[in-house]
Amino acid sequence: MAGRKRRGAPLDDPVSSIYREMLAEAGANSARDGQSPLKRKRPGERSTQTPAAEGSRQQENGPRREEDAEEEEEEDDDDEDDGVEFEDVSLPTPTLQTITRNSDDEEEDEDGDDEDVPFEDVDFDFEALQSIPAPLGDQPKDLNLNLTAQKEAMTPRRSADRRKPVTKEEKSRRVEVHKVHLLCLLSHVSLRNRWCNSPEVQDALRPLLSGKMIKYLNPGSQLSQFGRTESLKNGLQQVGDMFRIKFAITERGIRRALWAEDSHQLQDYHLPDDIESTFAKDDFLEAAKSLKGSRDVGAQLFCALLRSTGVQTRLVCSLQPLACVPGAPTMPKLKNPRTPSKRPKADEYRAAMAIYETKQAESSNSTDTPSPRRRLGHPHAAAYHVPTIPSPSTVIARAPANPARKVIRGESPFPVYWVEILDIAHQKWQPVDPFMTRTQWKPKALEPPASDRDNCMTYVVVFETDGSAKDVTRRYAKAYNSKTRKMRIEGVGTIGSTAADSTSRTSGERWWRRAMRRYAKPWPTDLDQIENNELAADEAKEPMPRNVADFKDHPVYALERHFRRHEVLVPGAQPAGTVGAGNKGALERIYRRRDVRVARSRDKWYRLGREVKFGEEPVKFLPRRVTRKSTFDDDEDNDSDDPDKVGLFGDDAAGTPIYMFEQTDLYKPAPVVRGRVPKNKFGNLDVYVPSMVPEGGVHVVHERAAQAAFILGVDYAPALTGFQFKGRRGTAVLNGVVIPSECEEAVRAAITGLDDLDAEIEQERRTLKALRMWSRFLKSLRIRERIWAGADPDEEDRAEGTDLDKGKGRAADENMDIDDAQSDVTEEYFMEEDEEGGGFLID
DNA sequence: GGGTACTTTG
DNA sequence: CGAAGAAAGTACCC
Repeated sequence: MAGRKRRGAPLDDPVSSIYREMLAEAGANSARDGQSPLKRKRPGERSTQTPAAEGSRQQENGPRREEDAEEEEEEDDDDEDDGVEFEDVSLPTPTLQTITRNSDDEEEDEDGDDEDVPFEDVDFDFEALQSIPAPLGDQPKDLNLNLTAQKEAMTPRRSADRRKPVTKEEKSRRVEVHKVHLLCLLSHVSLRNRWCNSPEVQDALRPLLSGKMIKYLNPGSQLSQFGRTESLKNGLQQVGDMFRIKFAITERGIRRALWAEDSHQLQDYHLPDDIESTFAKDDFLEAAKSLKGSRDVGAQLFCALLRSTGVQTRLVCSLQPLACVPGAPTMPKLKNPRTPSKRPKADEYRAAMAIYETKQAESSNSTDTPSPRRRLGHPHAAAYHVPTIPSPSTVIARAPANPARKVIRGESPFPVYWVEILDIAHQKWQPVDPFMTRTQWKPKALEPPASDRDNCMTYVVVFETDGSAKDVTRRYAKAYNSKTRKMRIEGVGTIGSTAADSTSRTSGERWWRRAMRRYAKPWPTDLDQIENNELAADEAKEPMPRNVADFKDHPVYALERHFRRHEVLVPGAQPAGTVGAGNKGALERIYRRRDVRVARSRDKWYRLGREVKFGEEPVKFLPRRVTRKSTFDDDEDNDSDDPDKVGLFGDDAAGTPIYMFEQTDLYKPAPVVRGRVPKNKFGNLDVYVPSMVPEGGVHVVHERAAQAAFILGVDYAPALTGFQFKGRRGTAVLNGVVIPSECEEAVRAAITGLDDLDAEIEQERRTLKALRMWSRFLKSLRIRERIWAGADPDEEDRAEGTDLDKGKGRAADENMDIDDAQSDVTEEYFMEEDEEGGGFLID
């Protein structure tokens, strides 16, 4: 994008501009709405991956890369430079860690070659995308600063306004940053995943493997199904143990990003000195040779190692973005940054670590590893969790298996990166975490407890050898629907009041789908199908929450206490169970969300083109909105509760009656009879939805429709299609007219006639203009000929420009729009005019 | 101490 | 026209 110039709207907002860039890179054009994989790529278009290419491991980047080099010149030497990373971060946070932009190959196939709709959830100037100046990689420092600044700006102003910590704008900006961060992280992991395919890296690692290991990892087909899996597990165990000992964790890996609560936390903020130093592919290769680095790099190298043996291996990352919802933990407050009060904590930590290590040892010895119940409000929820010491950057040595190994203080005991291995015999992907939990085949053992500030499992994404990625969070999260979902982008951005409609997707859900679609394979393989079914089954198997809070916004279940104002239970709904609030509280009935419906007032239904049936009883009465109690004294007002007051009145006074969909019929407007279109008291006709066009009438949406109908003497009614609210006044929006259907043809003809007339007038105007130009031109030619008659031709040439300037000046006098930088060549002069309205010099 | 539920407050 | 909570503090339980 070096050649691209910055133009268009000023991109003053750092996040939005970064966002745009990320979108440009990571998804704007993947917004193809066809679900069918067939539609996703047109023939001839580069595809991310074809199923056939799956077998070929390391070649798949080759040809495409060259193609890219042609298209995106500045990105040709990508592997080193494109992966510019921003190791901003980490401790105390706003830990925006390790942001990478990988601007190479498959991520970059867009740039205006398709006419897709932009991301529907973001309203940004799509054209501005084309003018985005530089890739993020150009100025990593700036990006870093921008994001930091943005984060700072987004911190809740706590001290200033205690009671409104998060405004609506701030909330939505948080969501936006969350999205940006997700895209950055995806990009980062995608790059790391690609590095795992590097032949150099794999060659550097391969010597670590013994022949026995390789044999175990690739069991012969003569073994039984069970035997093959056992052999694979055995091999993985050996390789994992070996690699854990060989690889020294000397640096800090990715940590959960946290919001700062006030700007001071960011002012004194500095990166830990042991932050991961793997920035480019060279560093990665170096790490492979020296076997040193962060635990993340360790897991990545483990992935590369396994891939080098031919085992199908996915790189798995639990993305750690800045939270999009309030209530997430924030940066720890440092009371006195100067006082070294952290020293005593070291022993504490050591002790905790010792306990943790013992437990780990125990659990890895026994076949049954850590209980997966930690997360679900289990009494001993945090049993394994090492108390986090909110303090930066000191590395404490511990008796290490590997002499070079250090313990990174404050790192979560649960991994951020791990791998998934394909158990070919069972056609199943299985997780292997050699470093932290040291488990394999135990997806539920990898989720950190909710109290872990450093590691939060919200998005688990797997990257395959072919570069495709997939969201497999549901495999790992123990309470996806009740807990994890709420922290994800899907949990926010419910569309208005349709929450009761379980089939509708939230806007966040759509956004995430689109973001991930970019990394999807064009065709799901059979294996993917199997996996998808399993993930869906995992979700369905999720047990019902046992506490009240988890039922809030639950996609499957609902509690009456969490109903929205206009939500109502379908008659005859059977409770699916009961919960007690706490351990002693009245039992509440649990309903299924699909039994919850939205109810609307008569007027609302009318707006949707429906009419409440005769004799239907309202299913509920909406309490009237409490009028603004202005400056009454608090005591008086608050003591007498408003809901009570309302309840005392009769039903009619209680509020507006609302009805369910089933209580309504399609609204049938009065028909058009004898060419008379019915109208409301404003002379319009309500056409909120197409079905509200009366029988015998037709809705013609055109600006001139009314004019045409008027000219023809046809009875018509302007169509009222909605209201536009600005401030507190709603103004009617009229869109086209409704006319008797027998007149449609005539009216449409009249409309085209009017349009033609206009075009004709315009044409005439241009013709006139052109003729005037011609006459002026000829006149000036004549004058020139007379003046220069018999003069030296060279001199004539030199003076030509002057003469024409004269003519141009005259033209300008008559409002002829002529460019200042006019060429002195006659033809060009007129060519320019032609564009503006001459129209006489074509061909 | 951590998790949960409820209340208060703008 | 039309809508909606969320942060703290407190009490309670394992």
